[in-house]
Order: sequence, then structure tokens, then C-alpha cells
Amino acid sequence: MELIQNPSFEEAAELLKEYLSREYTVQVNGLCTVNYRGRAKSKLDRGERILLKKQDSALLVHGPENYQPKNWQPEVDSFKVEIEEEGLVLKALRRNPDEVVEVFFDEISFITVDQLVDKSELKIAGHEVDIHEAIEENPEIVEDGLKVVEREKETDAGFIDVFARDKDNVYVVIEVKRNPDYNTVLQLQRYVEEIDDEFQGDIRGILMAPKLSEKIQDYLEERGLEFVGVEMAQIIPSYEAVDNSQKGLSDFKPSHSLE
Amino acid sequence: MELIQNPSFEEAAELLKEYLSREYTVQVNGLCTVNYRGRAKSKLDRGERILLKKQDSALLVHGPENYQPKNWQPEVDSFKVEIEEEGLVLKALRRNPDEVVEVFFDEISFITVDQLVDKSELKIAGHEVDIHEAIEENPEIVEDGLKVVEREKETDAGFIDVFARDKDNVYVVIEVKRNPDYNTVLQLQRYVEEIDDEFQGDIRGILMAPKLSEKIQDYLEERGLEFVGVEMAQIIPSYEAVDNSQKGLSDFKPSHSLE
DNA sequence: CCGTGCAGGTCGCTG
DNA sequence: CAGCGACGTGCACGG
Repeated sequence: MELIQNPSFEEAAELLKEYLSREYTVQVNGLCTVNYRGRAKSKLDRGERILLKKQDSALLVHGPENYQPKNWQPEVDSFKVEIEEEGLVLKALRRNPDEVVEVFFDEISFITVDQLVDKSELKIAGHEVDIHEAIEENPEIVEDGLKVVEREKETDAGFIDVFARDKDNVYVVIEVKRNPDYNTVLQLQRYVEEIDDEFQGDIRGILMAPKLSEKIQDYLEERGLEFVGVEMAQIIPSYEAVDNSQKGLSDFKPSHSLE
Repeated sequence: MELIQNPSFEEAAELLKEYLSREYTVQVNGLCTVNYRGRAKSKLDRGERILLKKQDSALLVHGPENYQPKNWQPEVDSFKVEIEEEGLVLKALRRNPDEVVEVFFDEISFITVDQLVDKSELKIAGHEVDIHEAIEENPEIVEDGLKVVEREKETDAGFIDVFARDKDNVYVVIEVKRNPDYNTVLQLQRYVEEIDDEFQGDIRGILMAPKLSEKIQDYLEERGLEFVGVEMAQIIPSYEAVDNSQKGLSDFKPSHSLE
């Protein structure tokens, strides 16, 4: 790993030209201004920030606050580095969409270059697809007597998550959503109408989600559709909720909220 | 700024306990394993990563690739740092939703602590609300003779972005969307039906967006609704598109794509 | 504090 | 390559 504190702009430019477009992780901390132009247009005045260029060319400019970067480029097709009067300019261009991020550094407090090794994959449980699978393996989590007919059934209106029949053999359209909103209701309604055209007769529509706001539930039921809740523990056997109720002895709370 | 290369776990723990819960930006580069439990559950095996704790307590764990962090916590309510056998553990707990991120460090290549100063605000132009305003100021960007009646008009089906009358005095419901999809069409249709109930007579529905896929446009027109495109230059006077057509002499392309 | 909808969303999968 | 939908979406704004 290479790390230079308070590099001259020449040193920094040399390092950047050497490593920016290769599979290295490059970090530059310093005082900068950032412009973006593309799908929208943005301007960010001088401030101290952390620039991160990742090994797949992704570029992030993080300010001292917030989860999200102030500016970014998910994939850069071409970098440009120049030394201007009293500063260093880094431009990151991207095609499709055509966009450019320009970072003007006034001061650089340090710069590091490294190749990080990380082969491991992130394993996540609890996505929507896990709910689909849980339903297929265990249809009674929806309701007793349910029989799954088809998953990902294609219709003119799109794909139905789960298509089934209930204990009375009535067709059931199930829409699974982690975070349902009003549009989810419209979408389900659209599916039910579509299936109604195809199969005639009564069709039930069920929205399955971890939770549903009261207003959306009303909106749903006005349309003759139903809601069924699903718990994480039902779909992830090993799941245990986080218990924050008693705090440990050794923990300490941020003072961020105090000012 | 404080920067320690290859700190001992004791040194690191001391620094973390001192600064994690205060308004400092803390960065730790090293080999770690990460677990998350909350709305879902995830496990990330050993790998070299960059941990960033921001001044508002936001926590990011970035791998060497991708725009998005591997794990994160947008707001941390309580940190915990412990030294275990041959390692250092950092836990970040959050309430609402109850979630915890645990980072187990096996090796730390460096750690920095700093207070970044960044008062400047990010100014972005080109959001949906900018399009609303552009329409209000310049109704002809929708079509000649249009008169805006009301913005954000409330109906039972939600808020209509722009409510207007055309040159023949026919009511027009305009839905503005930066990234329209099928649901946008349904939403617009709902609004038109709602307005139809209220005002009777012919009602036009217009979807205004930077672009619209052909299939969605068909879907829209099947329902008797219309599409009007909007250009960035129409809503941001100073906007100039990025011209990537000819590459500069001094730029250089990433080799990332080559392997 | 919760509910609601936008985002330069990003990302991954499928046709 | 574009279309389409999920996301531990995050985030800002309004009730």
C-alpha cells in the first residue's frame, strides 16, 4: 500500500495518472469543489471530502455526513487528470448515460493507493425471492389449503409472483412485496383483472408483505383485495430479531444528536 | 488529522472508543468479516475493506468494487468496541428499525481520525419539481395554448402534478415523472378517472418525462393518454449536454473492462 | 414520529 | 443492449 501525506499536486497527479485507470483502490482526502452534468446538473462548493475510486472504476465523493455520497459515478469510462493554476482537476466521464463528474482539488491532505482483496460474496436472506420460495415450500403461511399453481406466471400485465388456488379451488393471485405502496395495489389489481379475462369466475388477489400501512390496506380492501402479513422468522429459519431493549454495559452512545 | 499505520488492536480500540461516537470522520482500512441483522440478515466473509464512520454517525463498509457499500448503517444510535481473541469487533446498533452491523477486524492496515469541514450545500437542478416549475412558468413547453389551473391538486387518488386546460379549454391532467414505468401510466389513468368523476366531459391525460420506452408508450396510448417529452435544456437554461463524441488528447481509459 | 413518493437512484436479471 | 422491478433502498417533506 502506498500512502502519501500532504503530497504536492505534481506527486498526486503522477499517482492518479498511474493508478486511476487500473484495478487499484485510490483514495484522496482533501479540499475540493465538484461539478456534475448529465441526467441532471449539480454544483458542490469547496469543502473537505473523501474521494474514493474503486477497482471497478466506480467513483465516490463523500462529504463528512450522510450515507450517500455527494457526487459519484457508478462506472467511469474515461478519467482525465490535469494540473491547473493552484489545483488539481480530476474528470470522470461516463457513457450511457453521458455524464461527467469534475473534482477540483485545492488541497490534498493525503492520498492512498492499494489493491484490496475481497473474493467473498455477500449472502443476504430475507429478499422478496426468499418469500416466494417460502410460499412454495410452505403454502400454509399464506392460508390453509392453498395450492401453488405457478410461480412467475407471465401475463400481458407482467409477471405474477405466485399464482395459486385456495381450498375452494378459487384462483388466487399473490403479489409479494417487501415495501408495498399504492402502486403495488394498482399492480395487483391489474393482475387480477388480467387473470379475470383469462379464466373468468371469481379471482382473489392477495398482497403479501412484512407490513402494510393502514391507508394502503384500506385502498387495497376497497378494491376487494386482501392482505396477508409475513414474518421474517417464517422465511428465515435462523432469524432472531435484534434485541435492543437492554443496552450492554460497555456500549456508548453517539453525541451527534446532542447538538 | 491523526493517522496510524498498522496499529495494534489496542491502539485501534482506544482511538475508536474515543472518536466513534463523536463528530469525527473515522476511517479504518483492513481485513474484516461483517454481519448484519435487522430488516433482513446478511453475512460477509473475510475480505479487505474500507470502513467509514461519518460525523453524523453514518457507517459504511465499502468493498473494492461497486458504487454501493457492502454493509452500512445510515444512522447509528450506539457503538460498541471490543477486543476479542486475535481481533477487534465494532458493533453499530440502530433503532427504528432495530438493526445491527457487526464488523470483525482481523487486520488493520491503517486508521485515520479527522474532522472534515464542509458547509457547502449541494445544488442540483433537473429534479421533478424543477419540471413542475418550468411548466408553470412556460406552459408552452407542454403544448401551445396551455393554461395551468393548479399545481399539486389533491384528489382521492392522490396529488395531480399539474392540472390545466388546453387551447380548446379541455381539462388536462399532467403527470410529471423523471423515470416513468407502467405504474406511472396506471397512476395517470387513476387521476383522469378521478377528474372525470368530478368535472365530467372530456379529460386529457399527459405524461411528461425526459423519455419513455416504446412499450410503455403503447400501454399509455391504449388508454387514450398522451406523452410529451421534456428536454433538460428546457428546464435548466444553462444546461449543455455532455459531449463525449471526441475524446480529449490527455485522457486515458480504464483497463478495468479488459479482463 | 409516521406516511408517502422522488432519486443523477443503483443493481441485477431477462429477452 | 434495453426493459423492468426490487432494494436492509435512502432521503426529504408533510401531516
